[in-house]
Parts: sequence; C-alpha cells; structure tokens
Amino acid sequence: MQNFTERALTIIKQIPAGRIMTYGQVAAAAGSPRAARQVTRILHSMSAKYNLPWHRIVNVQGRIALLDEESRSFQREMLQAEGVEVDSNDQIDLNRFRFDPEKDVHC
DNA sequence: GCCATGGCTAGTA
DNA sequence: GCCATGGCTAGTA
Repeated sequence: MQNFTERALTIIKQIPAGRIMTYGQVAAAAGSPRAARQVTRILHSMSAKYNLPWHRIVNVQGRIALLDEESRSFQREMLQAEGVEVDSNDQIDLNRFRFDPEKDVHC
C-alpha cells in the first residue's frame, strides 16, 4: 500500500481532460476524506515537478479556488481549452463536468 | 509550520 | 468569518 500522497498523485493524474474533481473528492478517493487541505499542499508544491493537471481541481462548490486573479484566469483558460464551461464567476457545473473515478472502473 | 479546504455559526438585512 | 483538519516530494545538518 502506498502512502496518501502517492495515492493522491495517482488519482490526480487520472482525471481526463475536460473533467474536474474537487479537493475533498481527491482526498476521499485517496482514502482520507478529511484531508482536502493536504491535496492543496500537494498541488501547490508538486505540480510543476510532476506535471500534474492541477487546473482540473476546484473547490467543493465547483469554483476555482486560486488566490490571485492572474492564476485564476490562467486556470480558467486551461479548462476552457479542454471544453469545460467556466462562467464569469469562475463557476463550473459539477453535474456536467465532475469526474468520478469510481464510475470509471474498467474490466 | 504549511496549504489552492470545508462545514458550521453568528449576526445583519 | 472562524477554526478543526491531516499528512508532510523541501531543505538543513
């Protein structure tokens, strides 16, 4: 069994283009439902090094969670380029674009 | 100590 | 707005 960070990395890398997950969803899928904050730390410190699709993670409300305006618009553009619809409030419809690893089990 | 959360509550309109 | 939460892939000795 790998540690939490390794499991989270695996899940993050599995999110297909054009889909999104929430921080808490990634944490739960990695086996630790309350470790959403840990997911932010992973994305913050390891995205560049491991080429993570960091832009495909949003908060539980389906909104872009980044702090400064510049990074937010960058994330918005990355998502839109993949076909994700992001409105003027950086809001995304979770019902349409959320990725659920459980439903993607292949035999 | 850090971190890009998330859930709950107080207090205003 | 407040604060409980949780795991530690960075950098020094």
